[in-house]
Amino acid sequence: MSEIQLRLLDGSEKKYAAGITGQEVAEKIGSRLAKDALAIKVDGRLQDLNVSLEHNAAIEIVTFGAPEGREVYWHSTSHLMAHAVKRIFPQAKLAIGPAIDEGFYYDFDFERPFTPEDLTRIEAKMAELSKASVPIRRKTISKAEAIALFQKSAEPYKVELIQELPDDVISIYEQEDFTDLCRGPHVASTAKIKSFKLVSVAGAYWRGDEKNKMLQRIYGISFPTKEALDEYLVRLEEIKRRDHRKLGKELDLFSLSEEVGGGLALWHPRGALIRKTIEDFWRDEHQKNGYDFVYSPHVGRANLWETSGHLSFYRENMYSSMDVEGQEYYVKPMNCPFHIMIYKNKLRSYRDLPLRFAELGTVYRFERSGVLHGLLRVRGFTQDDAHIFVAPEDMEQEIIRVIDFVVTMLRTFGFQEFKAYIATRPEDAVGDNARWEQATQALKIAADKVDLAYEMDEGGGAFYGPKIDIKIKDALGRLWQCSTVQFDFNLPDRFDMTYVGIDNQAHRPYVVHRALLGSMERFFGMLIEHYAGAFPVWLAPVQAKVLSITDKQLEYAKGVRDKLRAAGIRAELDARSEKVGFKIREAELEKTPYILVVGDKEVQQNAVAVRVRGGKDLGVMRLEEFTQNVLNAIHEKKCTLHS
RNA sequence: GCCGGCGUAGCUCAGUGGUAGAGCAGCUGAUUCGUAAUCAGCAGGUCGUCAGUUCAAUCCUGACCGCCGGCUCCA
Repeated sequence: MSEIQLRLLDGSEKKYAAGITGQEVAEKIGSRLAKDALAIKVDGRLQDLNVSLEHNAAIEIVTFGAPEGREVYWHSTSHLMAHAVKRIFPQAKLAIGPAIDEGFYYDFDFERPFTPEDLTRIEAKMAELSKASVPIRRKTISKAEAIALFQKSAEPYKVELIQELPDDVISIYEQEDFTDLCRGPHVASTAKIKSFKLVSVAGAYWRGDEKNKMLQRIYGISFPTKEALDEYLVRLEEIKRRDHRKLGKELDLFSLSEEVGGGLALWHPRGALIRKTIEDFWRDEHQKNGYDFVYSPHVGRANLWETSGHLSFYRENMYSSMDVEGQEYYVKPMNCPFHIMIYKNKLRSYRDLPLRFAELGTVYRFERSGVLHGLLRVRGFTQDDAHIFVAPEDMEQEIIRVIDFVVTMLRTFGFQEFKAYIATRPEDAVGDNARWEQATQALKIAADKVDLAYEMDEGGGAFYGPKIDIKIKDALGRLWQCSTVQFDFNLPDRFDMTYVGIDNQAHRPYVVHRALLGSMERFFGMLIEHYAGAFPVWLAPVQAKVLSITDKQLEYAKGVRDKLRAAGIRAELDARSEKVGFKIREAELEKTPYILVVGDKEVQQNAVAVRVRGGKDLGVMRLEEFTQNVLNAIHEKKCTLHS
């Protein structure tokens, strides 16, 4: 019997008899690992745990703790679910069922939509199958055999998928009467799938194409322990609790009205105050960073949008035209043409460049009704837009500068983690390939220079140029797209933009479109969720709330409020004849950073009793001391005095 | 736009084929109180809109509008 040598993850090497399986290796290494093992990596390749090892290799036992482990686990759960569905509804046709970021789904073609009751039945059947410890086995067959197999079992979607596979050897997985086309790997037995929940049903087009038939997609999630599942469900509750639409209502920040129209936000005083604070900060930073402010109108003549190319490439997202004295006008979906017209208003020299025109520009885009979502996806929104006109040779340097600005800006608002995506040429695009290539390259170099990790998004660029989008990770680890920096080799040509170079010849500038926050609406929505409505003191609409204990302290309390206001702190007074406990409760629910209780004791000492949002009592503090501390916290953009 | 669910007071939600209720919020009054809910009273609704069925519709049916979860698309 021959021996093989396996190198483990910790660097140690062990000798085993050839033919040993992954599961057996896991058992030899440790009982606990054997219990948790889901799959095995052999020389970096993920495989089933029951594969027999025949050669020397580096191996790694994969558990749920690793991303690959979760993928295998969820993928196997999706098979378990499909198995259960086929048991209950044999007529349901199988489409696809992959693992996703969190959990899995499986698409079925079924004569009617699945109901919540169906999900309960399916869950029960899954539990039954899991308890029965059904072995899951991999098999390889030829393409022809596979097609015959799935034709026989009347699975047209599977047949379609197999027909498109390039390989002649197809792997399938069997668990009792359920067989699925699958690359794998999978866990060895349904017994591994312990705690699961079917979360929702939704329509989804076959292969994501709206021209295709709509299938029924069942989403679910699973964990090796009940505790982990419960933890996940708690996290879902937390996400619900932080929902900006819920908090926006509770904190009276904004509303959306049926009367006004879908996707058109109304900013209430408190929301507007936060927005103003953000905008003030934004303007100051832009001024420091060499930007010039401009303003432009909300509508423009059709010929402007024809020149810009919007009418040929962006029309489906534009509101229909309006007639003004026989001329066609369009509401602006973007600010660029206006900024370009400002550029073109006079002859520009290389000495003027780079020119950076910034505007909080309100645009309107026709978004299909089904996609609107609170403030995160609306039809009218204000972009924190800027267009940078730059000589080709300064392009790279300018991009680096912009990306640096983005990162600094986002960090100020409490976002620390980002993910960047460089998007390349889409099919429906203008401009020649060479320029696209050059621009994409410049974005990559810039991202590298500021140490921004990025992924490629092939074909995801705008019609006018490649872009780098920065997604922000919020408090719950979810990614949101806000910042975008977009190259444009197209508009300068279309508008015949020029500048006079050092050689006294006309040259063409490049244009960079960029938004740091994205839009005020989306960014605000994200901020609400990130902070769960408890804004850092510099952004909080009410920074300090003064609570009088009885009417006796009323005059003093008014004085405290007025002094705070004079110092530049947004202070309010709650002078109602309610018990202090009640006032505190309300101030806490409003998520006011500082609650100042004033009774006789404080009046005597010219002081305030400071309670920080969340319940922490800082005790009695002289008013001047408190004022100075808060001003420092505001200046440093801290959450509260002690965080 | 497509699939599914939902639409009752400002908010959160009960409810019935015989034209509606609760809690909170609001208003009025009482209470003057030390760190998350003081008490009492009052007021508040074309039951999303429009048709249809019915002696009678908030309830049943249909269309439309809006919202929610997805798909597709995006700042």
